[in-house]
Amino acid sequence: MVLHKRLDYGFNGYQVPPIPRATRSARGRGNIRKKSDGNEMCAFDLLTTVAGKLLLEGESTSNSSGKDRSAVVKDPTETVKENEDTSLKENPYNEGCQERRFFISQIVSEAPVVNHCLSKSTDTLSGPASVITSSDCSEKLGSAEQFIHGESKFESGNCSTKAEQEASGSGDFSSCTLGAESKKPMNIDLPIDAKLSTNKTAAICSSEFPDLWDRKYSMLVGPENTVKLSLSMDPDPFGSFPVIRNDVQLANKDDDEKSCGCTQPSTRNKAFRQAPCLEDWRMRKLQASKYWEVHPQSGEEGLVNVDGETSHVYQNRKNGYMSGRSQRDFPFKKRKLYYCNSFSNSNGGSSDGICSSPKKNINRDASDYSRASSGARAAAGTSISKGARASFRSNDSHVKLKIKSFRVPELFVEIPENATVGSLKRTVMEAVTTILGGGLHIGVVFQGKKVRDDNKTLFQAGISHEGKLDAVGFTLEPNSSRASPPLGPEGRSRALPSETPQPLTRCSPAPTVICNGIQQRTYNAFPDHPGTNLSNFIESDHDSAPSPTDASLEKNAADSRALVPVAAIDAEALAVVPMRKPKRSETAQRRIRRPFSVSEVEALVQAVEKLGTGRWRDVKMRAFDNAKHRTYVDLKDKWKTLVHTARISPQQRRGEPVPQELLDRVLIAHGYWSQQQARQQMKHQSETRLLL
DNA sequence: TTTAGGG
DNA sequence: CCCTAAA
Repeated sequence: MVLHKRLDYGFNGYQVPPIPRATRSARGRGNIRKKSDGNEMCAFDLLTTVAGKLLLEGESTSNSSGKDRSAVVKDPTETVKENEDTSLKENPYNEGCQERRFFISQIVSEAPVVNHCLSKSTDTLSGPASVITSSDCSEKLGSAEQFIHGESKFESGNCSTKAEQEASGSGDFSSCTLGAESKKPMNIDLPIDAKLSTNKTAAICSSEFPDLWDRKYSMLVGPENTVKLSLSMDPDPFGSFPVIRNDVQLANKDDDEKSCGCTQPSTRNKAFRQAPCLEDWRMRKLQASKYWEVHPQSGEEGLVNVDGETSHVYQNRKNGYMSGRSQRDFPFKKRKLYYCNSFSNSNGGSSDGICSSPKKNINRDASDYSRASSGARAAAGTSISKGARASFRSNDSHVKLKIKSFRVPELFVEIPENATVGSLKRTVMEAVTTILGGGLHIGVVFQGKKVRDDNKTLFQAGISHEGKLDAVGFTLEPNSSRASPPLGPEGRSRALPSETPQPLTRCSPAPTVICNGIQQRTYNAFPDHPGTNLSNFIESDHDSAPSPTDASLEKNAADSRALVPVAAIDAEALAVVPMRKPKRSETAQRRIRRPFSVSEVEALVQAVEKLGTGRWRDVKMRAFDNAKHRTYVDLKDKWKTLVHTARISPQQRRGEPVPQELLDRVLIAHGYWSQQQARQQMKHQSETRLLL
């Protein structure tokens, strides 16, 4: 049996601006794309999911300094007190909207999808799951999301604590419950006096959410004694107010095709194969498809404890779940994004997040600026050492941005009929948690094009406050299993609530996931780096630090299918479904893009001048021996692009400008070594001839 | 593994 | 940056 549900998170009252479909660059990695398959749908959903988390959570941890996080959007015109005590009340954005609400709606899958632009974009496999659009909205500020930080992250029992946990990526989603039965919009009221400052802000606690999981699911038992259900979120077809509805669909063989094509009970494998039937329009809309399989024996637990760690984690989750449930706190909060200028530097980073305080006279580094504006919180831990960079004088203009909605992927769960309701709940929890826990990548899309250069200022990118802001969008994509950037320890350290489970652990217990599509591969969402979480992906273009932001998006999009978290061990133990070996799971996780800095170029040029082209390994060792992330292939590629750059007109160049002087040297060196190479060949040839 | 190139 | 054929 299959339960079909779709839930969608959205903010009421927001407009749905035409969102340029953020796409991966037209010339995306062909290979990746080739590999992609129906699974991508899942990816999208996941993306959305994550996005939701981002929004809701507001922030993640991240930063090394463990400072507070804050957020992201900034308002050009508004002037908000930077004062840490600034309360929402005082915030201009809050005017007329002191009560912020967050809605969740669940609708029938057949219901027309309205009010969400994602569906379209998601139709494409590679599309971004969700988009945050900005607008120079002077209105609806109230609906704007506010990213506020929990004031006391460590206070137990305090909702902020939860928020924090969530933010850190290790929080338990479980704490949140969706009101399945309630037909009325749920809303979360933000304390008017919540502090929005760069420092810990009190924030948004939600409540009033009926427990979704409590809802009675009518399940049909398939031949295999397993129950499959799918959950997904969809926008409210009727309007801005998300109505929570519950729709259960029986997945009969007949209906299967229609509903989602993945429910044929005959065999699990079969179910797998069915997945590909993404052709279905509904499927396309839903786009998501995650199949979670639970071990039949899970019984009470529903999950198998693989090991102590897992068990432990599980416990945590369980607790979280329970507590969350009882408290009825909903983790998702609607927040306003403010750009907090405070994250300007590594040590100070009191904020990182997605917030931007509308303050004027901000004269931060361009990169910082763009970073912040991109919605990515500047990781406090990231040292933003760009003093050297040409300073960009940001004017007083700020750009207002707002996030519309997110989408949660449809989940398919297969669980034995003899499993307990509790296990079912947990299973769902796991699934959701796992997906949300991966963190996400943020990309900036302007006029339909992805803005890749993180160093570019908004102004330079054409995103001005007076411009068509509606052309600006964000892509929030689930963080794939990619390892967190090789940052120093500081880069990963984060202040997490003590009770907060580490990201790593939290995914371990993930139930076996069955993804739609045979080709779908499953893997552990958080393979290597425990540190993986939102914060890690947000950015930093420090030389030695990766600057994932935009580039990472693409990658994620491409690898979104990788989002399905699976505990390999569990899979094995459960022996439920012939899962694909997670082996090549990370499937070539695309590396994050790390633009070469001028100094790096300088080093490269110098090395090549000395060693010549064709000896990249030597060049690497000579000039980039300690730059682990630069491979000789990278250097070779860079040289290639440098030569190209040097040949084109300065107007056609993009990215951080390379001093003409260096480019000149590039051409000279290139010419010289090319000539040498030619001579060498000539020599060889003549020698060969002589021998013959 | 490195190079060299195309994608 | 990725992927690969060649070396």
